[in-house]
Amino acid sequence: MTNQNIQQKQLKYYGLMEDLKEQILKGEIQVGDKLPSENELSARYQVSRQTVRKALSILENAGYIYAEHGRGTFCSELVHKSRNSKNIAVVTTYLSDYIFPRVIAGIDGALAKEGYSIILKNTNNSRSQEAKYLEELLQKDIEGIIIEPSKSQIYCRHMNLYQKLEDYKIPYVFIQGCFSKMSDKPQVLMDDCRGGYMITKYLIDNGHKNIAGVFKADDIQGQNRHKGYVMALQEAGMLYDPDKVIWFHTEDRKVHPYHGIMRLLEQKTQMDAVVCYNDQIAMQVMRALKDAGLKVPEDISVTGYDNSYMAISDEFRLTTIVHPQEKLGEMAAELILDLLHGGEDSVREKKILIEPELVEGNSCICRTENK
Amino acid sequence: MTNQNIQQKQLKYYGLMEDLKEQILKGEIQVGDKLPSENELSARYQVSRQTVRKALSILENAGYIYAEHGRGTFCSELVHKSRNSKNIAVVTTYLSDYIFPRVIAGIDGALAKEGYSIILKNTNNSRSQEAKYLEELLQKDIEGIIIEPSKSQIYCRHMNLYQKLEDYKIPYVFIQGCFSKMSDKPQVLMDDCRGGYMITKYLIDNGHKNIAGVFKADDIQGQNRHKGYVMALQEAGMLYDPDKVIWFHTEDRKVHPYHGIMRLLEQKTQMDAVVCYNDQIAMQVMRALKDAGLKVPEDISVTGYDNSYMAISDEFRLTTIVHPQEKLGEMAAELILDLLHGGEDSVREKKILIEPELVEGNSCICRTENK
DNA sequence: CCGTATTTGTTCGTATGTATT
DNA sequence: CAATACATACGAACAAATACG
Repeated sequence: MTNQNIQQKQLKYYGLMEDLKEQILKGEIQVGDKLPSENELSARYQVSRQTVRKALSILENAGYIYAEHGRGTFCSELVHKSRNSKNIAVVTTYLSDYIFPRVIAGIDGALAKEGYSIILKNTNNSRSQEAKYLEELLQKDIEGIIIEPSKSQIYCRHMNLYQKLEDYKIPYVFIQGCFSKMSDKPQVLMDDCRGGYMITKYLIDNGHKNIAGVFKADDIQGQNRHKGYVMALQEAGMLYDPDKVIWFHTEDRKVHPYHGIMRLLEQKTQMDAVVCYNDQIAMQVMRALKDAGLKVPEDISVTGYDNSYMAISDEFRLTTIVHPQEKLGEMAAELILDLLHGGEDSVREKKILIEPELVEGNSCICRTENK
Repeated sequence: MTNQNIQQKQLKYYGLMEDLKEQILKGEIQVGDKLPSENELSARYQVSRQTVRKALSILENAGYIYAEHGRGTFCSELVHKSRNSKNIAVVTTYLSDYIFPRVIAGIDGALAKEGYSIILKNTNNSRSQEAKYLEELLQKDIEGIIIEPSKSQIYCRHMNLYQKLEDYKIPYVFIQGCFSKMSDKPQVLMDDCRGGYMITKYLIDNGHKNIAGVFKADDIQGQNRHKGYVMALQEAGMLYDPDKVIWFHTEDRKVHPYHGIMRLLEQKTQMDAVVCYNDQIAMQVMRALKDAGLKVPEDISVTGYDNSYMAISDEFRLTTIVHPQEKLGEMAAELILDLLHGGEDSVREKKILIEPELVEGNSCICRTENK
């Protein structure tokens, strides 16, 4: 089977068929257009007329074209209608139990109503995997893609694949983050900059003077939350101290934040609060603080982000930002359905920013004028 | 057009095609039979081999026959779908963040290695949804199904759909549970009976005398865990008291266990331990006990099941049974791949029972001879 | 309306490659 | 290894429908 697939691409009729299909999908051959005659194709591609006919017959069976005796072969109008797989691909970075399930649940809820199914792909936050899966999906029968970009901070080296999606008229929607060069594309995400601003301002308003930060370096969300953190500090006239910020990468996410905090403590850095990238990181930071003999929130305040299950336990509640997970998934699904049904121009809001909301727990304390 | 139809019957390839089709429909060529070779047909009907191939290709496209390289052309069993979609459907009951994500992650990990994709379907534990999705999936391009049955305890009314899957030679694997009449089908599940037995025996061994139980009524897992609970009691020579068992249904899962415990307490039922269907229920039970002024584990011991994130928090750790979520998904994926590649008979173990493992927390106390 | 060129539809012949038995 | 059977490819011829001057 695999042999066949590899060889098929070398076959003359198969190559010709693919070539013609691409021209049709790219719109170089428009609906209703007359294709070159069999003899002309045979001359142009240097193959026999039989081979041309073989290629055309595949496309005819697939519904791309139809032949009229004595007139010619034409591009079928049914090209768009033949896309009724009712499948939407969802490409995520992690299948962890952190926030992903509810986003998927939201997407599934909205899609199931319209009879659509989810094809799930998980990149493990690897860019090469993302590229591989996009190529794979281009071969599959899908109507649209909802994608959470992998390492969204790094420049996208496979822009050509997204271009191909547009050529093939397959709509796509970014969730959670977006590559910097594609900020005009359809997307649904939190206003992370504002979220970072809000939670930092909350700490400032509660009298904190030395606010450290722990941010993820390799996605756009980390960048934006950090941006908000800086904005809040500057607005309050506080100095932004890069030494108080710990940047970690996904690959060593289990090691870095813990050791980062430890290092700050060893250096006797002044700290009365730590703004964390998310709840997961906040838990790691708190473990480090605890191991160092510090109490939260008495000695130091800690904030999270996402309002995950980690933020809520019996006694302890993390001050965090609500991540409207299901809602986000639902909105992304509805956006892609709009793009599918109405076409690109019919959609008013192609970029949806969700306003963050702060949830006050007991992981922070109010330091009014003392310390 | 009408002219064409009349003339088509005079065409050699069309006549041959009709002739062969009639033989298949009349049963002169049985399912699975080998057709005469192209050369033989070409000789018998006095037409060129090209003409034979044209006739055969029509029948092949229509699904009546299929050709195998080097072997011959055969009469198709049923509408033979293109078997290279590389899609496996995964039908789950809930997309909750409880244990589902890790199972999916396990499935995805194993499938992605072989280049397969997941098509996700979520029944919300509704049998009618399950039936609807199975019909939908029969229309889709899938190679196999991994299914967590909805309300596995209730008799399955859409057995015909599973029969259809077998007719179409689409393999399926049950996970988590299985309908009672289909216990010989491929499946991967925990030995829930043994799990229920182990955790109950643990309580007995630690001196508990009055062990209540909370079980889910509408899935086979609840039945099995309850069976193990009863086995452990009987083995220890303890009376099984149905009044100490609370059965709840999925629909009112948020209400029942809490109120059930409250009712038992109001009736002043003697209780020194509660065996719970899973961690989620254990948390609800513990909330009820707490609201009633009882302390865990000092006044009463509580056990869970699944070893979910709920079982582990800073101070409190639930005594529970490990649910090897990723491993289960991985095994299910590998089983379906085996069924796909090797055929049904090649697989040794079609039924995989995972041995449970007990994790001791601090939600139980040892009552040696007092009380 | 006719004739011619173009284009697809059908059929035959031939050759080589590749998988299976 | 040889025989068998399907897969691909090329060349040629004629038929039938259509377009156009």
